[in-house]
Amino acid sequence: MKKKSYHHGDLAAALLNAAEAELTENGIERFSLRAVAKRAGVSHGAPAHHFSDVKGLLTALAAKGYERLLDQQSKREAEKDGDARAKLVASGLGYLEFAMANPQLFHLMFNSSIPDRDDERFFNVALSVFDRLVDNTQAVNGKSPYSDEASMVDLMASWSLVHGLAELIVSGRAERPLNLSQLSQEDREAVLSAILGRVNQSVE
Amino acid sequence: MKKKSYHHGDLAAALLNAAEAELTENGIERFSLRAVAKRAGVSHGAPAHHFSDVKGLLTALAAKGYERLLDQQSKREAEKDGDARAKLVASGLGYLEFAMANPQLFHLMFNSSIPDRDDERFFNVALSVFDRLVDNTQAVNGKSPYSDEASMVDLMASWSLVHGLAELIVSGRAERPLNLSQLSQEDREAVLSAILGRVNQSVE
DNA sequence: AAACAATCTAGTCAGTGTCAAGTTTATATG
DNA sequence: CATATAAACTTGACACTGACTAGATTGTTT
Repeated sequence: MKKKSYHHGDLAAALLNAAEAELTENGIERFSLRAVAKRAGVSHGAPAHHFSDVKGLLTALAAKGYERLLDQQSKREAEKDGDARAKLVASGLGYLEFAMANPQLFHLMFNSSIPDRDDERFFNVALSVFDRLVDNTQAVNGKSPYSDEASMVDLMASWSLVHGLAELIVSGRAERPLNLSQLSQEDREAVLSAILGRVNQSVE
Repeated sequence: MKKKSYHHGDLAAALLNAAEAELTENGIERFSLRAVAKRAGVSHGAPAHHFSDVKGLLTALAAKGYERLLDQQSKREAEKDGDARAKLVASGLGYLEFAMANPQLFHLMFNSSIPDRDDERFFNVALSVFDRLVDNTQAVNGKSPYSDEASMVDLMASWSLVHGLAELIVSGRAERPLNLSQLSQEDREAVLSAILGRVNQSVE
């Protein structure tokens, strides 16, 4: 890390860190590129040399978020390898865990029309999250969602439920019905797993 | 409707209409209070006399959106009275229908932290949507979500699935897997109903 | 050592929401 | 009916925003 030279050394990364800090502190609504530059100790025009505009910066940040989301899901899945359905639920728990730990980032990634979906890196990493769901769905019901319509319906139901629940939690709307903030982590996970388990139940 | 007097007559309503038009045309990201005032044919300072600030205006608009959402759901439910579960699915279809018909408004209502949730009118009308779900859930499984934990789990699963699916559709992420835009309305509703039906299935 | 490209600063511009002061109109009061 | 008061609206100012430009500084290549 350089001391105080004219050139920063790794300003792009520093800006991303500053951007995430600003995002978590102020939320997307009051996000300011100039504040990010100031936090990184650099003039307000500097970011333009690393990110085309504020949309570019936030797209890169969102892509980083997707990577961490993937990690979180992988970690959860790894604990439960064996039963395919348990793995699917674990993957969903990882999704929820990420959302609860990074509400503002989650909001940026999904709830805003800010990130540029055509950005290559963003597109690919978002696709990876989807592919993981494709694999897990196929492992559960034995048919590829791409070739089997009913399997795709299952996939969309899983996806919708997990994502919707994350939205309701992050936005605070799930708090009154579920009281999540007052539960122990164990109880909280039990409740969330129960909800996730209500979709695509196998009828035996 | 007055012609061109200094006083507008019903500027509050005119501003809400202008705001919705601006919202649908430009999206929440490029929403501008001054543009709304200009569209309503009034100076940029005028809105302050009817809405405390831009947040106040958008909160009122979001509340109006909730009312229309309720209407849409009522209409759908009315077609299927009888079977409780069919009614629940119909209610969900109304939810999706509203989202698809008013994507930007839907986004304002749910995906932004703009509306003031403590605003009385907003709070009440949002509660009405929730209460409807409470009633429908109770009708399906016979137990009140407020007193029965498993019933609340069912409710949250229904809510999450419907809302999540709406999010995925509105944001465009459901398009690639489902091809909704290329289907006839009949086929589209069949697919959506199938997905909605994958939650809280009765195991007989 | 010199040329060149990349990086960063500093100034400017149009646009934003909000506030304060002043103007016009409607309404209530005598 | 006249007049005081309140409400509705305009106008101008302010601090802030993101983007653009020109110029200063530094790293790299030849």
